[in-house]
Amino acid sequence: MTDPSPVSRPERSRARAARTRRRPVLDVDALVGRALEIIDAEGLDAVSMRRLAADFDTGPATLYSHVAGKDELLGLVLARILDEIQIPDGDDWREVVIGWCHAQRDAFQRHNDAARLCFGRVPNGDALLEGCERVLGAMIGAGVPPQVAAWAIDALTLYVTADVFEGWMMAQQFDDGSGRPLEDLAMEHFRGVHERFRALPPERYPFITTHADAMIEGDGDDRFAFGIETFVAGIACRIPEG
Amino acid sequence: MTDPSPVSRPERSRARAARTRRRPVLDVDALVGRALEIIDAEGLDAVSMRRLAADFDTGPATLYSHVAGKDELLGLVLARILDEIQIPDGDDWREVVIGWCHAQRDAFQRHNDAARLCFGRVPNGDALLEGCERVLGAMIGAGVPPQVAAWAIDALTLYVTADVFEGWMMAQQFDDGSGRPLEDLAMEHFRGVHERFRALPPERYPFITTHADAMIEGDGDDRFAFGIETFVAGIACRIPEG
DNA sequence: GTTCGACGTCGAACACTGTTCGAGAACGGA
DNA sequence: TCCGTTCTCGAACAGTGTTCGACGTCGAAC
Repeated sequence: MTDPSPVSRPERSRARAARTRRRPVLDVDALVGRALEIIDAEGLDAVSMRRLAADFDTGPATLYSHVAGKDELLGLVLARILDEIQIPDGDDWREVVIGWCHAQRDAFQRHNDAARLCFGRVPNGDALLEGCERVLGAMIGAGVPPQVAAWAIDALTLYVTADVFEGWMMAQQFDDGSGRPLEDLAMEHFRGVHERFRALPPERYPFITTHADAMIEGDGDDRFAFGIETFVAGIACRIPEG
Repeated sequence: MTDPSPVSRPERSRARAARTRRRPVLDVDALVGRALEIIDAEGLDAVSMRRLAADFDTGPATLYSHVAGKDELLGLVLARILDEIQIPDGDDWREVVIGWCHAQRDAFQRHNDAARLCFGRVPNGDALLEGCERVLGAMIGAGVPPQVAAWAIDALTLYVTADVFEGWMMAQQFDDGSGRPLEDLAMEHFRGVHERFRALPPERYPFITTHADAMIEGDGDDRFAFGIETFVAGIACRIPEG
């Protein structure tokens, strides 16, 4: 669900104040930028009002003149990220839809666990609206019923968010502090899962034990692509004949 | 991804100790049960070690003799919830898969935002393993390639988790303290979104403005059912011919 | 009964979190 | 200059998870 509602704020009086003040007024955009840097370096939970204030050589109370609270600040961070999502192109509607999902995933994966910010927020911003319009148009132009297209956007966006967040959280679990590559850690972890699957009683779990290989096969990218493409194939089934 | 690894714990020495102690040893199961009650009443973030300890007339440090930390405790809470998931039945593989997704959603929806606990954790427990086996068998028996079936379980489980968590988070946003029914609050919210969609410049956003109705149509149950059924239709497309 | 080691309890403390309140400074317009 | 608005900021509030070390309880061995 995409909300085009703009964030309104008394910008004029602030801009005028900043021009003449002995020390520049704290800049929300700079705050948001710094918050995003911290997320990129250390993850979402490393962002605290105290830390941000310290980085701007002020106290946490100052921030509350500029944002209603941490939640609002993080909403602005999310808006920043959403603006990074590339508008999909392509001639085939499937290519457009799949491309958009990958673009969303790419944008979020650049920012550790910031995807978590999407939950419970109605995302907004021009880039997202434009992407939404592009994808909606491609589907409807290809004969997908509008209701299907609209709900598909919802479902796909939710899946992308969940995939990125889950991928990040799992990577946190794998980290044993050894500094080894993530891929190695993941393989080790899933090898363990595989062994436990194979060790289950086959008379009770015949399919799991037989197909343990398939259960752990593929990495996060494989699984994401599979999920999106399978869903898109499902959308295609809802295009009426003729 | 399902992990059959059991949680091991020195139960015998503790059971013996509890039988003869002047005051019963703190019981982890009771802790977990109380944590779940708090989640059911007030949501996941209302659970704190201090609050749990107070409820058992002890101090928070006591809890650390029994669990390694809050994270482990919440993992046990999640295992409790997972055990509520009904095993799907039905003759048609689609019915089985869809039924399982609904069973998972039902289980999680009974517990506010506990679905959040799934992120970054490999879920385990007998009920989940049995459900997984049932669904895997139904799909493979119907000709779905094992790799597709395995990855589908992953994707569907992730989608269920995300849907429940998102539904809860959005409900939190709607709550304006008025005590009105959630459905009314949601309708009001989405009416606002609809108005904003309709107010967008039609030359720039022709599809969104034209289909604003479809964009906000349907409630969370409709959208969930749509998402699952569309994905299952996509799985069906991957069954080889003949 | 006594001793000893294991287990459990618990107060105090540490290091942090988001936020509010009220005093005061800075500012700009009249 | 005065006054109202905006911004800053220290102190405080009310929490959070966790650790440390002292001490109590317990059961087995002697």
